[in-house]
Amino acid sequence: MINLFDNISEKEMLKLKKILKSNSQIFKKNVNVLSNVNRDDFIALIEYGSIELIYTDYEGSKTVIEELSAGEVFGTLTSSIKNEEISCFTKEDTKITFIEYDQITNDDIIKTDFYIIFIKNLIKILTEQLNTRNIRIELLTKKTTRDKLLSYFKYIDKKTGGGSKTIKLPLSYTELASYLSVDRSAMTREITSLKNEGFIKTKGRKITLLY
Amino acid sequence: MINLFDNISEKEMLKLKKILKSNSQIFKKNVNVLSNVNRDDFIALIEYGSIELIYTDYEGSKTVIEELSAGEVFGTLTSSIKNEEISCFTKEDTKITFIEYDQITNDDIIKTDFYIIFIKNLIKILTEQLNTRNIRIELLTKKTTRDKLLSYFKYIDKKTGGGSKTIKLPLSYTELASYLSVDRSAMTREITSLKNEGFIKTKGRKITLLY
DNA sequence: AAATACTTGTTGCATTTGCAACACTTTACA
DNA sequence: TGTAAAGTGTTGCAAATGCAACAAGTATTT
Repeated sequence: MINLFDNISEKEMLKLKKILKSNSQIFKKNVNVLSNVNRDDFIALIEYGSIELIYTDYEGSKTVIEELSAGEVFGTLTSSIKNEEISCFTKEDTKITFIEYDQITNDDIIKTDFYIIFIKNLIKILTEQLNTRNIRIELLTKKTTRDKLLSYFKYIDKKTGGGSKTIKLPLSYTELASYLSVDRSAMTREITSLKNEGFIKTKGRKITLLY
Repeated sequence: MINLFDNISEKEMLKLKKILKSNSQIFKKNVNVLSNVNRDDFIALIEYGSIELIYTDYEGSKTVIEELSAGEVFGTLTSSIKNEEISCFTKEDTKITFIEYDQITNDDIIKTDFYIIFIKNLIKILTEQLNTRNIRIELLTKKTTRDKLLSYFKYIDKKTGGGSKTIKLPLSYTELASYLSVDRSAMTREITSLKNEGFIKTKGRKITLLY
């Protein structure tokens, strides 16, 4: 996973943050980060901690769009935060650096050596997020829970190198059900069937793929 | 919807394309655009015509990820095209301009006046695509076909200005079923129920929202 | 260390959904 | 223009899924 300041030294990074007129804030656990934030276009970088982006629809029902942790980025570029349909809650004590989007092309920064690196990092981050979304869409369009699970396991396997055939789930089963948008109990039922039919073996969150 | 060359004059655009060493190709209908394309990082701009991005999973089953038309952009930045799981077919005669990603930071272009405009356009495009994906994820995570439909209609209403209460579907019902990942006949059944229960009225692809 | 909050597995039952098959209409194109 | 292809509406039936409720296990917090 790429970081906004990859290939930029610590020293340059501090300089860059200053030129960008960035502003850092520390939030306690379970706090709505965007409640008093100016919703002009901005980029938010998680320095430490983690957050959840939550979408609330016209009926008031909520969906977790994404969970992000240290080093990751969110903001008006990656979610339609402006429309106030998206809220952002800390999952633990979290420090966030805010950068106004317009600043990324201010006169001072354009003159720096590392401007192009910074921009390329930003583009790369957006690209990675797009791929993340594409994969989730691909999983969500599967017709059955079984297909969702088998495809998800393959995806994790591939992402973590592939070949080993034993994967470790990066989420709890409860979170996985939510990610795949299936009822948790129905999902557990399906996992039990997959075990009985010899597709997988499980031990806690470790899953051995036999297909 | 933003275009890669928005706020850049025709003349500058031609200059820019030259500096970027871009390469244009015309494809007939129903052709696999990426079959002989170098899959290094690239940006593809649809000059005219339209295409479909199709994902093929490990089992060989296919999902349409996106349909794109004139002015829109795809490429390794917006989909994991490199892994060859994604193919791209023309839906009609289509002209595409390819730009190698590394060229967007070549020495000549950085010196031009419109470089920052170009980069901002590119970032904006990626951002819009992310929002498009977020919305689809939001719809796909709805538990019932009814919720998917009602939310989708609201979304189209909002996207096209809102308020009028009569929307025109931008896709066929068959395509909509695929987009929402539900069985077409089951979806039609649900639409019929929605009509009977007074949530909507329909006339072809025109739908009046009464909720 | 106890209390409280989350996670996981299980099951019966009602509901929703997908599937298959068909008729009819509309659109594309040779 | 006539034929093929694609889109739409409908229905019965089987299968998959969501829901509710509960028990037991793990983590967290104070």
